[in-house]
Amino acid sequence: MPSTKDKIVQLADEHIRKNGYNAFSYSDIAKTLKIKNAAVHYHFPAKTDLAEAVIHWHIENFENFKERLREKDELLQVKTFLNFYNSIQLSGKICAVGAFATDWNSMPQSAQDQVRIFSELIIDWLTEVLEAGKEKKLLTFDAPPRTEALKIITNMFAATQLARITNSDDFADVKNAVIEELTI
Amino acid sequence: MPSTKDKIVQLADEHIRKNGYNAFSYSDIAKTLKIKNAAVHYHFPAKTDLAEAVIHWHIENFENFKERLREKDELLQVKTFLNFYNSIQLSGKICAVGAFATDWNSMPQSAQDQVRIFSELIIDWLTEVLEAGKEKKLLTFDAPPRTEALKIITNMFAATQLARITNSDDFADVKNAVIEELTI
DNA sequence: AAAGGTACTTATCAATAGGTAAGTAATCAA
DNA sequence: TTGATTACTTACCTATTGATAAGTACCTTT
Repeated sequence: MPSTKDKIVQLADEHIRKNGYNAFSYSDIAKTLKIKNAAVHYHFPAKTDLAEAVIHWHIENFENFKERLREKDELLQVKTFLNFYNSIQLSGKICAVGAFATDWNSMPQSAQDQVRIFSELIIDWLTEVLEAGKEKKLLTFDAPPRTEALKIITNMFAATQLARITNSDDFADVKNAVIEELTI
Repeated sequence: MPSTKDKIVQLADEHIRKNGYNAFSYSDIAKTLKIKNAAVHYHFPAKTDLAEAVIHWHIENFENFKERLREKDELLQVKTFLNFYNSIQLSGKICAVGAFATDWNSMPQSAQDQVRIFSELIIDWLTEVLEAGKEKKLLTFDAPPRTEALKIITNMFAATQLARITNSDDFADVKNAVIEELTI
């Protein structure tokens, strides 16, 4: 069973990615876990500590994700990456990077630094996967690998946000178009 | 000189797109305009009224934007659209749709409806421009027009957010890659 | 058995949030 | 010239926010 501390991080993550960083409070979490407000402060003295922990959790998750995919071929790696965003969209959340980007200017630098590390981690990983996939003739694209990675990431990233507003077909359309373009 | 009411809308827009919907308060606006809190409530009784006015303002702006570009060729229309996001990025803001998408679940339905109208307006416009541009052989792309429009919009949309986190070159790279891909 | 840490609760706080009711000064229409 | 309308201010209110200090119950370790 996860510890209270872990539960707080998970709940905070859900709140942040469902309602935004500034729309959740300590009591939201306390009520759900049926503990007192101060108990949350015991584990995370300030809200920014909690924000940092959430991003740290994402960084660890992504490292695991990378590790699990290491031996697979590049097309499958990209597809799995896209499916990951698909599941985010289905659960009504958005990407953590997007959630923090909106509230960027109301976040302390320590948390900003963590988000920056997380973002670069994703971009660098996808850049390398695309590069390797192109060399092995598994993937096709014309832009430089990092630019292509940015294009795909921004597609996924914003599609989860847009799908909230329009309808979920839009997400699937974009996702399928990305795969098609890479495999022509 | 703009009326107080207009100034409030403009300031609210700036706050929303710089810090997020939930990160700004009536007193932020009141202080800047050197009026009292209650004066803002006089023009916009509830915060959601202000949010609606902000989106309404964007809808009007976009209608003007469309009108100004109507006679131009499709490539120029797309380029102008992309440059518009470029200026958003340079001013440290993000797209209004993105700002509201993050805080979507903490917004009242009346405001959600307005955002939905605004989003569809942009998507429909770009879809038509792309379609016409392809017919005239000014633009090339393989996906259905709406999907291609979604791809470009999500690129711009999230690139302004990502550029906050990484660096501004990323935005230009994505923008240029989008144009190149459409004009091969 | 004593001491110390861990994981909380109780109680409290100042600041800010969004919001309202009542008053006022200036303009405008009849 | 009166009455209404507009654009505010003054003065409040309640709820919530993030946060802290002090206490407590329960394990460990020595």
